[in-house]
Amino acid sequence: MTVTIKDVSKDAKVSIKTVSRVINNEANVAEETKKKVLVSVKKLGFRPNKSAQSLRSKRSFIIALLYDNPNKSYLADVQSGIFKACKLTGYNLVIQECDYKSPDLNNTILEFVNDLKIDGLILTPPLSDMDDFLKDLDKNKIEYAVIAPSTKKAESLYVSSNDYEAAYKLTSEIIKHGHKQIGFIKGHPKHSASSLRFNGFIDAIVNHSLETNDDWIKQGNFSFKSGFDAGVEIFHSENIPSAIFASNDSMAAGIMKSAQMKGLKIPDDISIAGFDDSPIADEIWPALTTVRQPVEKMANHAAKILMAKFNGIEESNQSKEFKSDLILRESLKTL
Amino acid sequence: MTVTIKDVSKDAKVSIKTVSRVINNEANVAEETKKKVLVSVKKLGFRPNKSAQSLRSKRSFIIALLYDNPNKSYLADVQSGIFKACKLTGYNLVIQECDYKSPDLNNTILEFVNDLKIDGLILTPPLSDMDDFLKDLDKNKIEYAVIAPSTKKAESLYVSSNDYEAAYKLTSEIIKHGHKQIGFIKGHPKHSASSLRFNGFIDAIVNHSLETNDDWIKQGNFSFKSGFDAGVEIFHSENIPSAIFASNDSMAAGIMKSAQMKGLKIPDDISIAGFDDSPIADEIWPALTTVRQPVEKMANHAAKILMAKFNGIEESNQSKEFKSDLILRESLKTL
DNA sequence: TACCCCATTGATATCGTTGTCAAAATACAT
DNA sequence: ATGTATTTTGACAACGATATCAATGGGGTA
Repeated sequence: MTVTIKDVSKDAKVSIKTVSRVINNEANVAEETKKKVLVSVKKLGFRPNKSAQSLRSKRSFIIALLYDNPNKSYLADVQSGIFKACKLTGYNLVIQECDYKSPDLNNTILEFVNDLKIDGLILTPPLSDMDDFLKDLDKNKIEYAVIAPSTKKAESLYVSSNDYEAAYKLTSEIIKHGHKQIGFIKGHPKHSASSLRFNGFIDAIVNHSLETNDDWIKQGNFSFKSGFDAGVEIFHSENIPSAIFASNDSMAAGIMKSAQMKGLKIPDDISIAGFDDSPIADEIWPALTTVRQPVEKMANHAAKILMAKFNGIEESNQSKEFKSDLILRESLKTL
Repeated sequence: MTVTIKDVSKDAKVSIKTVSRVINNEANVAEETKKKVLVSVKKLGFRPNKSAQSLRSKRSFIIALLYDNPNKSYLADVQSGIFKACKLTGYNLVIQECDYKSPDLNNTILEFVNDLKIDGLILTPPLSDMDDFLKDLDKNKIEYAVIAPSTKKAESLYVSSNDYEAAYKLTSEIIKHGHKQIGFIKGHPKHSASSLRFNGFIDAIVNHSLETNDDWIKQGNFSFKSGFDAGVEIFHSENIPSAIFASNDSMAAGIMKSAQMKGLKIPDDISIAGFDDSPIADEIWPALTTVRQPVEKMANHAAKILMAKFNGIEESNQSKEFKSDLILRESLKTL
């Protein structure tokens, strides 16, 4: 019924092991033998049985994406990037939603990896920063690549974006547009990006000799509602800033809504900027000035270097920082 | 190092096969023996090796989600629903993005299923309606459950929502609000939901003795841009409707943006309604009147009945139609 | 020519389960 | 008490690949 190595070996008149060597690209196979085998493989339509390979070699050709409830569009982009990398290498992707607050997160994941013989993991924030968890992975010799960690360890695989720099640039741009009174909505405290973006903001303010006002700096958690609530608080007072920089687009949308409900016109009465360039940024009116991170590309790279690593390929086996782009849209007005 | 069945069998003083029987919940194991084995399993922390199980039994305890570029938040909801079902049963989920237009879609998927010994598939639109593809799955005895198919076949597993009825209700509600001139933006022609929603709209119009105007009925494809373009066309003319019902929220947001850019006030100058209650519906201003489908629950149910089927459980092994809720928000005005 | 080295190949054990089939133990009927 | 049916159990093969290690053969060196 199904074609096995044995069938191929008979057809090619070589031993089973030699066929195995060829399909695994092992060294020391005569060029001619290799050709013969490949012809038979093609002719018979042989495809190795992954379960058998996995059982014997302890590799599954599966990588897993671990995430804890991120933004939906972010997740979709990450997935899509990983997926494209998998397609090239023939790997498969299994996804695992997990609870970063769970006390047995570590065990759950170790069991999961062990059960499926997962070859490697890709972690998204906030998992990227759970040192305790990462150490456990190291201890168990589980390969992984992290997306957007707060501390970039030289010995581990990661991809990151220049959040600090991008926030600094966007803030500078807001200032260039003539704004002197600028509010800021912070992101989820557990996400490394939050503090990076905030620091970029603050440093830009200071370097341009402006001042911040604590009433205009609110703690959010990246959700629409937290942005909305922050907006309600800010607009409740008499003294409102001329621009607000929210550390992601969902919160920026929240701010916009609260402003519009209050009767404020955007950008005439107040300018708004976000971060991420998520779909909503361009689908609301006025469209949001924001920062675009190449999320899909980052995830793609993470998957590539991860797979390169456990395939022993050193070339391009490099962690990398990606650059974000400023996207100027209608929500930012020149004063 | 790792605990195998053999270890358990020694510890429990039974044969290997008996242990296998216990962990697979097979019949005809004496109650006392079963207990003994379970004690040993627990004591030693035994976990069956999935690769070996899969190799021998041709089952992988993996199901796969197939999708082709759906809306990001839809995808996330579907995934999440499936995921919760998997957690209960110990199954794992692998995802597979595919191209429904590709000529070798069928082969790609068959190979994928065969390679990983995938136990079953869950299909989202527009794959749910590709009869040719489904027939190929049937022919190869691959189990699957479809989400929102256009034709509900009694012999296959599906979950659906009452799109027709919901569109009818929402249209009636718009009419009740005093609107007599109502536009409609159709969805992606390949998605079954598109025609159902359109039919619901038309029938409501007719049953309320109203008339449609072809200038106000535009073909879209569920994307923001297609909604935006449709809006631009409609608002370009002198004669505009008092309300527009877009068959999903992204397109509704597109309409809103085009209206607002034209200087039209929502809902004072024009009312807008969408469908799906995607995140954007509540994050724009004014918030969108729409229809909420229990997407996550639907996907959850699809996964459950799928797994129940190949586990031979007949109970609750039923396809099901889910009800959607009308969500009335600010974008709809009473005339 | 004799010897060694290294590239190439193959025979066989092995990974950890489940399937097959028959044996043993028990229950039931006569 | 005996025979039959049924439940319970186990020995061993099988799934389809890779790992180990030894065998083979050609080339180079002394």
